[in-house]
Amino acid sequence: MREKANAVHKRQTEESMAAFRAKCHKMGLKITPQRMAVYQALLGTTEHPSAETVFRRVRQAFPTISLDTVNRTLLTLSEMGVAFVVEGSGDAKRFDANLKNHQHFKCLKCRRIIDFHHEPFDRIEVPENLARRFTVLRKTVYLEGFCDSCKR
Amino acid sequence: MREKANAVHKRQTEESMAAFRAKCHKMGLKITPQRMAVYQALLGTTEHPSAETVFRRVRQAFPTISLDTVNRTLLTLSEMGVAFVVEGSGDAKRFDANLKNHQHFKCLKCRRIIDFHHEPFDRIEVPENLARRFTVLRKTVYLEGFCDSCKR
DNA sequence: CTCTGTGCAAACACTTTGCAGCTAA
DNA sequence: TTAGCTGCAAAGTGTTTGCACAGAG
Repeated sequence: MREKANAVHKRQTEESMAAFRAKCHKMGLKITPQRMAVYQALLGTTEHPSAETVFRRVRQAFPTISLDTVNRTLLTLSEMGVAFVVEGSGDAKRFDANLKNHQHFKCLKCRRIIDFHHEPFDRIEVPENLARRFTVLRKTVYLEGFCDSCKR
Repeated sequence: MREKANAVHKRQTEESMAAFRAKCHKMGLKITPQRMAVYQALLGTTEHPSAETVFRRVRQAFPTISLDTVNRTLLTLSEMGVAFVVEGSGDAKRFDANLKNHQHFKCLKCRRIIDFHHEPFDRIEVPENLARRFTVLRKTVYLEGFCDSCKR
């Protein structure tokens, strides 16, 4: 049973890695062992690791890799659209006191934040079990991808 | 017409400021001119200014204010729940390659990111006019507020 | 062989912290 | 009067950049 689950997971990983290799080719990026190792490490976790955390993990299998390479590779992955920055942005904090509803689209390439407003998104409902546990002050829909000038 | 719009805006601002003052009292925070100026500056813009931008703006009316105070005040505002950090977090970037759907709740006080999964949120639809202009690779619902241990 | 990718080190940007003096309550 | 706030300076954290060498195509 446990063996079977592992086998499934292993097969899925191999498929993802193959797809990743293909995508690298298509985008003219080289298949380096570092790049593969970083991507595989990121696939193998369900947390949201920081570059530092990924670095520590990758280094176990690949002791000579540097933190810079991990940083750069993670950035590349997010520009490829195979990984996402789910928290933090490296850029300065941006504040907003206007509770008027609007949503954000972020371009993964040029990093611009584009505001938009889609009325139905204002009406999303916080699930009851969360509303019970937490005080929700802000709820928004967040989109990412490539903007018109970057998608080419 | 223009005058009227200004008058409306002015009244709204005054109401917001009064509400803000009341909230400060309730939370035991002092009503300092700097705090008022920062909040007012943030109310008066629909962009998502950085601390630096707010600083430049406030300084026009309040030349002796320091950037640190602006930074600290903006942090206070977000802990009060009257302003939000809409981009950037100050903390390190966190990455995710798992496109499996899940959503994030962020506590404004302890800054923890709490994962949750609410099936209907997986099915939100990108509005057509956006889908035409942009390539959307990730769409998610993002909630903020106070977690159970911080809301008290 | 060529050109991208890597590793190292230095530079940078932004944020946080410590502390003395100030000020709202 | 006094607890909290502000301003200044320094330290810290995470990210980016420049460059020479290595390695994939």
